[in-house]
Amino acid sequence: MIKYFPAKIEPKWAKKWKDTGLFSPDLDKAKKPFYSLMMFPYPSAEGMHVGNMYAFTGSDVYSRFKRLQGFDVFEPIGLDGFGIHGENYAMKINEHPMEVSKRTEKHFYEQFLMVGNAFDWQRTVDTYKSNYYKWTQWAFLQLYKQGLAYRKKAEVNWCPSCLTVLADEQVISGECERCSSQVGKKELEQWFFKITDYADRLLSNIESLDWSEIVKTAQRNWIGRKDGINIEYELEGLDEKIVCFTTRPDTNFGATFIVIGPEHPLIYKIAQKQYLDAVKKYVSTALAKSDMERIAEGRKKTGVFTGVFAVNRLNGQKLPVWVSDFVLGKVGTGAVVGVPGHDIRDFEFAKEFDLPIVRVVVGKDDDKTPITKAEQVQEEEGLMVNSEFLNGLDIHEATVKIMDYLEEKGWGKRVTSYHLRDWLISRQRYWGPPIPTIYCDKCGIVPVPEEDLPVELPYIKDFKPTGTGVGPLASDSDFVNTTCPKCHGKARRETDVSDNFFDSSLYFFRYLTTDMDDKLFDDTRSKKWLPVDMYIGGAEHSVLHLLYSRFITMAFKDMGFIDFEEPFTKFRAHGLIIKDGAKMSKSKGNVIIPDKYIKDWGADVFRTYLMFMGPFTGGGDFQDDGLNGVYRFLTRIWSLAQNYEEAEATQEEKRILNKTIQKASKDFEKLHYNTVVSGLMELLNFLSRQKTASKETIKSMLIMLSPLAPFITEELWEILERTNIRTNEHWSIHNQPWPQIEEEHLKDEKVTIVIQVDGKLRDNLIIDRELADNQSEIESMAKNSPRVQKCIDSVAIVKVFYVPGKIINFVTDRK
RNA sequence: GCCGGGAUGGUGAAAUGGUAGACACGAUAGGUUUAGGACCUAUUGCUCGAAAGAGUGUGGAGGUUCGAGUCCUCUUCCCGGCACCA
Repeated sequence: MIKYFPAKIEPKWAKKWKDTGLFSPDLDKAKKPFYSLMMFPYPSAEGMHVGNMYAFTGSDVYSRFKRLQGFDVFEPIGLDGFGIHGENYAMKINEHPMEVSKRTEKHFYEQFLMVGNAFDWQRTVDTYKSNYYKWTQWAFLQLYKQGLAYRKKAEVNWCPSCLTVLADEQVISGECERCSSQVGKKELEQWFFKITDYADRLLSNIESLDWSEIVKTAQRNWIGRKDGINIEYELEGLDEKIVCFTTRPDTNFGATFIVIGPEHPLIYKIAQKQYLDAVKKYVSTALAKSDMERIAEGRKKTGVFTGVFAVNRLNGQKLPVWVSDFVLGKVGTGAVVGVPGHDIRDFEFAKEFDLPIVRVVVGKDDDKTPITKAEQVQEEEGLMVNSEFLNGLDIHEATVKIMDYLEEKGWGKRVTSYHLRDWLISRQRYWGPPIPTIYCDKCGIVPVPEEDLPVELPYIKDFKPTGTGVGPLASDSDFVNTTCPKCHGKARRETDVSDNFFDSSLYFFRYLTTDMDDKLFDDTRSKKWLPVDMYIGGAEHSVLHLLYSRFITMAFKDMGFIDFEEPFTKFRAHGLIIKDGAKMSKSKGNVIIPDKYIKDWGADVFRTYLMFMGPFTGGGDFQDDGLNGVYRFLTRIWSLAQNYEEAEATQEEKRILNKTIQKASKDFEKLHYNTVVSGLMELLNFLSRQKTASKETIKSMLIMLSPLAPFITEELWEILERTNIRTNEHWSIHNQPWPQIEEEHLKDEKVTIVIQVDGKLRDNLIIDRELADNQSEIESMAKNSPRVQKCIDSVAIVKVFYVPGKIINFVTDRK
């Protein structure tokens, strides 16, 4: 027997799997299709990170398990190569992104082969190739036709380092998602996708999705639906009205002022002469501040009075109208009604400017006194007071009643507002798909005709962003100058490219039609394979890729291209890998490069170790020591499979094997790969102790191990079965059927009964299974135990609980 | 502040309301081989005890139950999402 030497067997099988197309299902003829997808990676220059590999392995293990269960599994792979990340890197090393991408592509696909994932090598998708981005552009044109892509001048996020605009989702607490620079604001005309049209569907579908809770919650928060009412306030002596959005109209009898944000369009119309200068001054300083600066100033309230009073029509109360920057222009109506007794920010404002405070709710603390301190501000459950016809109602009843009343009077209108904004997809960058539109002086915006796609991204030597608000493509006159498709006059091309996240919001459709040049969707294949059965990826894409993909899928459904609206039936977020208790980062020097580990230990050891660390959805702490244990385990498997004393399976062997199958079946499905490994270890330990094994047991064990360690099991399968690739179409272990559970072997002849006295463990009783139902017999046997007797001889037994085959508990009068 | 997810040995962790710590790592002792990240056996939650054994133990406080890591209430801390969001 040769020693277990991974480097010798792994490359051989990787090549054989690829060359024979073992993992390429027939997309048209497959009988039990199962689309197993993982988030395709961004191909970074350093190559695959251990975090990527952890995710890919976990997804691959699941796919392989499904394949053993008899599914025709489609497990595609590709590269999400377009985007700012790659372009920034190319700039850093002073190379062209087109050159860099060739290198990273090669490296990534080599790594993918090396780790042994069961990819369909015949259907890869790389977003930066024109046979893919043709479809990104096509999708843009479809959205444009539907009015879902539009151009608008707006205040947008601007990253001063990446020199481009960014979508709201790509600004993480004020910082650029890519480079962590402080994001500023710029007024620019840009392309947007109307994702807000889908806000309600995106939100209400969440409930029915079989997705990780963490992602569902993040999406709910991001969409941020709020049900409230827009209340109209007439202004004294003016023919204008101010509309305030509120979710708490129940407290409206407690309103004492109104605050409008500095962005409010009516400011200069309503501000009275003697206050105008102060208002102007305040507004200009406020608008000069970034969001971060506004927040950085803390919660200290500032503001100026406009000189105008609004009227609360509920009680005729006069409400002074103020301007303050704590009211945000883009939230609600940009104006709020101040109820200082029941909103902490309103309270702070009222205190600052000495405005009256009225209590209209009494909460659990039963405090009915006037509200003078911040601790007294009552924002929670309670009963209405000082509110005329609402008095005595709880706040929820009062909310409904006042909304009905305001609507009836015509003073207000129920509205639903969302935190979600439209998706800004223009980027003033080079490394992305050109947005396929043309500007003609006569015809205006003209979409590129579909038959002219793709609009190829030209090679531009100086691809660096300009910072002028115009993309680098503008410098290429051959690209820019074109003719109008409508009037054939002179025209200019759009020079911005689209957001990288747009590429990735449709890649899972393209995997199915890589062999078709003329369409993105094929009805038969869509019906067979979509939506994706299982999607695995990182939770960091919760409100980016995972939200965008849902929106794009809904839009495609509405256009009739597909007949479902949720792209991913099941989604599971994998955990994160940390190293020795800390997050991996280059600066800490604790980044794990899988290549080295795979070279030293083999892909099987590395894969199995990663999956054994803990539950896949939980991530884990990477410790070099752990690899040795897994290496030991595989070595023992290696020698056992080739060097065991063959014998008929014993009863105990059959029982343990069947228990292992049962456990592995359940745990693979739950993504609890760590306990699959431990179950197999227990089986191995048993066989080692027993010193004999049946060939059937060994084979079943190898099949169960094969998703985790595909190479060693394939090699051993070949040795055991002497399969011949030329003559046997089921030569591979990866095509074997999942071992069947034989129920009759799950039960042991002996069972252990735990004996407790007053709930405390006192002894064990090993009995024949047939006796398990005979309670009186068990009882007397249990009482005979000396250790039990010691506990019960001086007390009376009040009650006996017996769970057949498991436990007997004597309850005494000592209790 | 709101919404999610957590907290179990020295470490990674396991436990349909029924023997907490399976399976590993590490450690200790012994054996064996020293050509190999070696292999084999035993021990390993904590406290007391030479041992038998006893007590105790799943962030904390209560509760339900014959029986709680698991269910309920309150609470502390950690991680993630949203946030001057009206």
